[in-house]
Amino acid sequence: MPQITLQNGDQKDFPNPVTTIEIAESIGPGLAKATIAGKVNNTLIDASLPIKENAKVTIITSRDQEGLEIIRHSCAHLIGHAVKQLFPSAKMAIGPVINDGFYYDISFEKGFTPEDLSLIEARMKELIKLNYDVLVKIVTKEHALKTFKSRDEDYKVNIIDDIPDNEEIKLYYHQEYIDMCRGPHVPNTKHLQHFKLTKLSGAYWRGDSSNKMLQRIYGTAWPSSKELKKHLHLIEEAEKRDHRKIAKQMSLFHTQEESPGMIFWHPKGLSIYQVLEDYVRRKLRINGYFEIKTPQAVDRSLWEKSGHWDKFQEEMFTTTSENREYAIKPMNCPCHIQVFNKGLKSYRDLPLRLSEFGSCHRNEPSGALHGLMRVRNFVQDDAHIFCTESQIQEEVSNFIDLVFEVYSAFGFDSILIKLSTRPSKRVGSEEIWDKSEKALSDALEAKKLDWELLPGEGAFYGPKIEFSLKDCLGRVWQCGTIQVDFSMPERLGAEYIDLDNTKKTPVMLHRAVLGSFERFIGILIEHYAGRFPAWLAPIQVIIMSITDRNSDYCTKLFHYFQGAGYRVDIDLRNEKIGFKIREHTLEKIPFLLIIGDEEQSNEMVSVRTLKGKDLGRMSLSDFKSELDEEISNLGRVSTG
RNA sequence: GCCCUUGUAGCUCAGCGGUAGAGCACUCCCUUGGUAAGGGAGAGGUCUCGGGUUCAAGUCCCGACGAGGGCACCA
Repeated sequence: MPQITLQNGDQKDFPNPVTTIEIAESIGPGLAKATIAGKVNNTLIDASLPIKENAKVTIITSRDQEGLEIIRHSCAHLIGHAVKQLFPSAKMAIGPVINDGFYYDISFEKGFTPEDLSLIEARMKELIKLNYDVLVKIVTKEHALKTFKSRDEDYKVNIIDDIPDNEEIKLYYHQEYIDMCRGPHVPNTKHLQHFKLTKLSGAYWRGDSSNKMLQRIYGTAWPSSKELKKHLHLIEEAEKRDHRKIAKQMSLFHTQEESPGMIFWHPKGLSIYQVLEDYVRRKLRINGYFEIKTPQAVDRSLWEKSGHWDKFQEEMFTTTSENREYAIKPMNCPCHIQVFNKGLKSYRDLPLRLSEFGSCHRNEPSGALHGLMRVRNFVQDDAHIFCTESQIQEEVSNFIDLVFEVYSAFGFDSILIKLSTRPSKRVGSEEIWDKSEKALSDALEAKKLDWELLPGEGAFYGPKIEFSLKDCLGRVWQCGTIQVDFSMPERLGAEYIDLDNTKKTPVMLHRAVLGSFERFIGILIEHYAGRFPAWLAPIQVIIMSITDRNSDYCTKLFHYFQGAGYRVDIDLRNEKIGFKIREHTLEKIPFLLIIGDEEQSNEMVSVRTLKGKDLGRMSLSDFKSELDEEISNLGRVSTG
């Protein structure tokens, strides 16, 4: 005789065990129809399972995040139902929920084609139309084993083998198809209408590259067709912003076969690069860093000493000369320690901050390469801070300020912070780990920042903080990092003389704000969709003539702006002004100057912004102030 | 690295066994036009590379390389 307390506090008594669906029916038929599952004392259960005891029950519909996840999970099962009908010999592995959707990993002797994907999707839609009830049955391990063995579902059997003997297992009956799952699942396929299969890919069984590769079918599902459309639209928008596509349109850079994963920067792309570099360089100088430059190719022995040879030999490019083997540097830190090691250091020299815009090469696996986001040659805005343990917190604190300041220059205001602590395999004493983890968390706490703790995710040599930013589409990119390192300074013999006249090993903080210029520029291209704010734009101003009569005045203006240090271009072609405006708008130039007889005779310019706003006719000096103000705003305000 | 897809003019793409196509861009000519495409003509390709099948191969098959989507990896 359960007494059910609803979310709004109402209590209802039922004579017998009652299901979530029945509870919903007692409230109203509309709710019953919408019911996807129940949440009983904070545990999700299938809507058709009986609740025997007094409980707090929340009715889950597609409007709840949990409900949506159940829909997605059930959509994965539906892939199974459809696939087994179409390809009976396919073996189903796992079908979980992911961000925005779901997938199912399947083993099948033949590769699925995109046509198969449409076929499967069509079959899923037919099955949904049947509005069949999904039945759940709680069984023993033996029963489940027997079920899946008789169906030749090797992967399911494999999964069951890992489940403890006494644990109950839920089987979900989708008509003739049976799947196994913790659940809950939708009570009826009518809830699954708004989905789409999106892509096909390979995926290793149990995520282990030494295992067999399965075929993965991805899909997305939503509570309504409106939301599905919105999601698909967002993906389209993201595709339009693809930095590789925009870079081609704007001629920012290219890559080619002869140098996979490495960038040929064009003038306009390099311009962005240089603005960034100059900006960061200035910030670092203000913050007490000394910039250095270290070699590209360094003898193998140094990498052996640093430990990198052992671990990353395969990923390093090497070259030989006169019987010596060199590695093209994959990182800067060992070289920075060499600079630190020159000359005897005193505790008075600490903290010593050495920065380098260091070009690094890593032979990333070919399948990992992706535009500017994952490359084999990149430049980090790298620096290493040599300091004492007691200086860690302040250095970290200052670094956090720097990260926030730099990110805000690009309009990134939403920054996610993660603190990763000691992993099981590590170097350094517990005491040192205690201290440095505390230094990092204290620095975060002192700034009253929200951060996420990732226990055990730190590097073997020390804990780290990672900074991720959210772009205008809400996508998260990890960029900045600061890592404490107790290991490498010692390995490479870094020392300083302490107050008590003894030699000590400094702590080293590895840190980067942007991460790599390549990746950061890739993020910026997508964030701005190529419409860079004036301070970053490869061309800030385009001067366009109305007729040939205005050529000389335009050229005069061009030299004026160029001489004043602006990035300016000129278009004197025999074309109509509308044509020129269109072209340079597509080039995403922030300021377009229209120069005709009127402007020429009054020594003025007519200004149109990238967004199509006509600022009208103004004097040269007025426009220059306008431009200067826009540039000094950096990326904090978008171009008018 | 692994699975699937893919590689045709500067760009976007069509052609899918029978002597290589379109639009845009480019060059030249006409047009000198005030806020997102004026008109005409012309030039432009060992169809990624290497093998094979065929009387005949961008077109079918195999391999290499690159690219795209994932997986795995990411000091």
